[in-house]
Amino acid sequence: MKTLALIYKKLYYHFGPQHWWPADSPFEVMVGAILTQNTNWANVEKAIDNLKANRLLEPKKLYRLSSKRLAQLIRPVGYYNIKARRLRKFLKFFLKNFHASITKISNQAVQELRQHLLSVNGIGQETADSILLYALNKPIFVIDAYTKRILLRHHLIKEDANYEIIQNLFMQNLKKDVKLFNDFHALLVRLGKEFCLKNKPKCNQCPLNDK
DNA sequence: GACCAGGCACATC
DNA sequence: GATGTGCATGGT
Repeated sequence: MKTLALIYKKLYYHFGPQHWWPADSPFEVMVGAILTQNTNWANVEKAIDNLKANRLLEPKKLYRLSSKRLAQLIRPVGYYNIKARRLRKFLKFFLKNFHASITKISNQAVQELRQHLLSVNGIGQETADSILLYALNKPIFVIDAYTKRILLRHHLIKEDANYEIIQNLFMQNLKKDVKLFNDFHALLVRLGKEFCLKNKPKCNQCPLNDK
């Protein structure tokens, strides 16, 4: 039986460390986590570059923008109107509750903070967990569409497995280690992008195959 | 031109 | 509760 630890090992030896999340600051990770919802990362980079070029990648400055102006700046990500609203909801949450302090938000107990994040409209489980793991270094495993597809193809879950079930599979069978969770999820995304494609999977070349 | 991308909320049954 | 739909750009 293929264990998760073995899968990680194979992926690590094939691809090497992934150095996620690609961002200059925890705040940039948070913004990216919302912008990347159902969107190609290359488009997110364009939007983040727009914000940086205008020196707007700061909580207060971003929050001061109108939804309309913000939407224009993040246009390349797609769903820009709804994401502008979601980003503003999150900024309000971050400013009001934590004064936009990474230290303060990090100090809240993890499960409590997770629930707190999920209460923000526009932040679902994957976005909340991405923020917890990649911005705040909390040992929470992130589940995304690639992860589910890969586990399905390798018969490690059933089609109807929900987010919680898949997340528990990782968290109950691996050491709760931030570095491990970080790199493992990034490796799964890498595998998904290159081999475990939706309609044209390259299963014959998949690094998880034996030999 | 169709399909896909590091989801989420909401309507409707 | 589960199933369907809108949101939208940019690359392959």
